[in-house]
Amino acid sequence: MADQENSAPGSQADKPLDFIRQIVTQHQQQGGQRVITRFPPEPNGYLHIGHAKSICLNFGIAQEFSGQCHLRMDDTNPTKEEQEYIQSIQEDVRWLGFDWGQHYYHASDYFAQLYDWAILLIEAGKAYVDDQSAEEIRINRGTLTDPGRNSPFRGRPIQENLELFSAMREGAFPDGSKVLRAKIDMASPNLNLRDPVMYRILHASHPHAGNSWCIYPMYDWAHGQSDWIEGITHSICTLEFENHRPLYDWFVESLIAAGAQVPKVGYRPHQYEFARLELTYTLLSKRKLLELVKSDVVRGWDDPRMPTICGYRRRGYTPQAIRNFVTEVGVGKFNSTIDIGRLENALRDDLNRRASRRMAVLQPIKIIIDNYPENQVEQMEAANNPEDPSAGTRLIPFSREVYIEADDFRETPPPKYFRLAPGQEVRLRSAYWIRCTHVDKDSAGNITAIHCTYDPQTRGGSNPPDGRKVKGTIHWVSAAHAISAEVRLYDHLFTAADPSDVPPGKDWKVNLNPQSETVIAAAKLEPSLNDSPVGTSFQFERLGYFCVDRDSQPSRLVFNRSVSLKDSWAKEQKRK
RNA sequence: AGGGGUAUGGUGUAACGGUAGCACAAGCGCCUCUGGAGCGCUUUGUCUAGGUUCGAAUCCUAGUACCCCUGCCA
Repeated sequence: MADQENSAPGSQADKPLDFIRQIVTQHQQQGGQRVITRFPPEPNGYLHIGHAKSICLNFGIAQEFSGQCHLRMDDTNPTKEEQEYIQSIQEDVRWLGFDWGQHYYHASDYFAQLYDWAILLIEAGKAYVDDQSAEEIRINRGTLTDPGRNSPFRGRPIQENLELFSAMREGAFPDGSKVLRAKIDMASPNLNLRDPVMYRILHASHPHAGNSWCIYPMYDWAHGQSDWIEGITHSICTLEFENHRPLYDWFVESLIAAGAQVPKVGYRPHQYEFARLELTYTLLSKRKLLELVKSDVVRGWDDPRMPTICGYRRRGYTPQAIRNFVTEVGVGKFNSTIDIGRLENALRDDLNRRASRRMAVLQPIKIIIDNYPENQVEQMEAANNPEDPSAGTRLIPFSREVYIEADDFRETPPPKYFRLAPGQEVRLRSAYWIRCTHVDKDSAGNITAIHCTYDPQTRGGSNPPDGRKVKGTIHWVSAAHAISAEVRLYDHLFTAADPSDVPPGKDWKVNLNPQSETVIAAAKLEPSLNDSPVGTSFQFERLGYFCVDRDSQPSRLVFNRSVSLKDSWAKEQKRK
C-alpha cells in the first residue's frame, strides 16, 4: 500500500512520531502485548472527515505496528441507530482503504456479558436500582461546585437490587421508571463518578440485537468493557472522554475485584485521548449534519458539499488524498482548526499525479477562424498527463469554429492579460496559434463571436519558425464536435470560517452559503469524455479536477468540480 | 466557582536541558504548450512574570487564555 512509507516504527529514518505512536512504540519495546486498536463508531449517522482521522489513526497504528484493528459498532442506543448507518460505516472504512479482517463486532454482542457483570457489581454492593425520575437524578447530581446528594434508594439491600434489576430486564417496568446506577461517590469533583447510570429501560427494538432487550447499557458502562473483552491494548478516543477514563478504570477494576475475567485477556486496555479534527468553513456535528439532510438544505448524506466520507467520495476526493491529509495534520492534544485549504491541497496533489487531462469550456464563447478551411477537421494529439508520460496521448478534433472560455477574451484587456484580445495572439492548447482580428456584436452590444486568424506553421501548438512567442495558452473545444454536459461547481457550505460562530439569537443556518452550488447546464466538452464511467476523475485543463457524478445519464454527463486548480491570475486580480 | 486538559510563526506540527526545524499559507524570482505542476530564495514563533542552570520551548513558582464535564446521548 502506498501509505506505508513509514518503515519500522521507531527506526531512525522515520519522521517524528506523534505522542500516541510514541506510547505504542514504547509499549512494543517493553515487550507489551501485540497491539490491538479499534474504531468504535455509533451507527447513528454517516462517517465524516473527523472520523477519517480516527480511522487512519487506529487502523494506521495497527498496520505500522503489526497489530490488528477492530471495527466495532457502538450500538447501545437503539432509539438513534439504524441499519442504514451500519452499512454506510462499513463501506466508508473499506473505501478509505482499511480492512478489519475477522474483527467486526457490535457492542450489542456483549449485552449478555454486560448484564451478568452488572449483577456481579450489584452483588459486590457496587450498583443499585434507583427509582428516582430523570429530573430527580439531575437535581441530586449537584453542580460543578456543589456535591450531589445520595439517592434515597442508594442503600437498597443487595437482594432487592437483584430482584428489581431482573424485573427490569424482564420488562416489568415502563421506560424511565428505574435505572441501574453504579455506587461510587456523589461528592466526586468528577461528575462522571457521581453514581453514573449503567442501564436505562428502553422498550425499543434494536437494529442488531432485535427485540431481546428492553434495558440497554449506557455508553460509559459498555465501552470500557467492550474494549476489555476484545483485548484492546490502546483505546484511542477524543479529548472529551478524558474525564470518563477514571470511570472506565473503576468499572474494570471493580469487576476484576469481584472476580470477573475475560478469557485469554490477561491485561486491560488503556485509554489515550487526542484532539478531534476541526476544519474551517466546515461543521462536523452529526446532529447538525443530520439536520441539513432532513431539512433538504443538501440533497443527502452524500451531497458533494457534505463533509461526510461519502460526500467527499461523490465530490471526487480520493482515499489517498484523505489519508495524506490526515497524516499531514498530525495528532496532538491541542484543540486546533485546520485550514480547509489543506484538504483541498491534498486532493490537488494526489489528482495531479493521476488524473487524465481533458479540455472543457464552462462559459463558452465562439471563435471563428476565418482563414481556416471550412469543413476541414484535423485530429490534434494531446498528452493525457504531462506529469506521467505513460498515460499516453489522445486525439482531439479541431475545426474552423471553436469555443473558448468567455473569461479568456477581453475586448479591452487589463495590464498583463496574456489571453485573447483584439490584435493579441494566443496558443490554443495542442492546436494552433490564433490572433484576434475583430468581434461580432448583437444590437445590444454583446459579443456574439470572435474572429481570428490562425498560423498554419504552429500546428500542434508548436512555436513558429520566425521565433515569435506567446504568453498565453488557452483551452478550447471544437464547436461541431463538442458534447454538452452539466457541470456542478461547489464552494464551501458555510460562509463563515467558523460556522458555529452565530450572532446571538440567530440560527446556525444563517452561516450557510447560498452559493455553495452553481450548476452549469451546458458546458462544452471534448468528445473523448463521452461514456466516462461514474466516479472517474479528470483534470479539465486550467479549471480544476472534475469527477463524473452518479446523476449522469448515457446521453448527458454530469460532472462535479472536486476542487479548482490554483489560479494565480485570479489571486492577483483579487488582491487589487 | 470544583475537576480534567491544552498553550511554539498566519495555520498546523517537531525539538524530550545544548544551533527553535518541517509542512501549508504568504512574498519574491526561475521555468513552463495548463497564469497548473515543478524549482530556488525570503518574511513571520516558544502565553506572561519571576526563578534554577554555563545553557530553558523543555525544570520550578505564580499568573493568564482557551477547551471539556451538571443526558436515562455517544
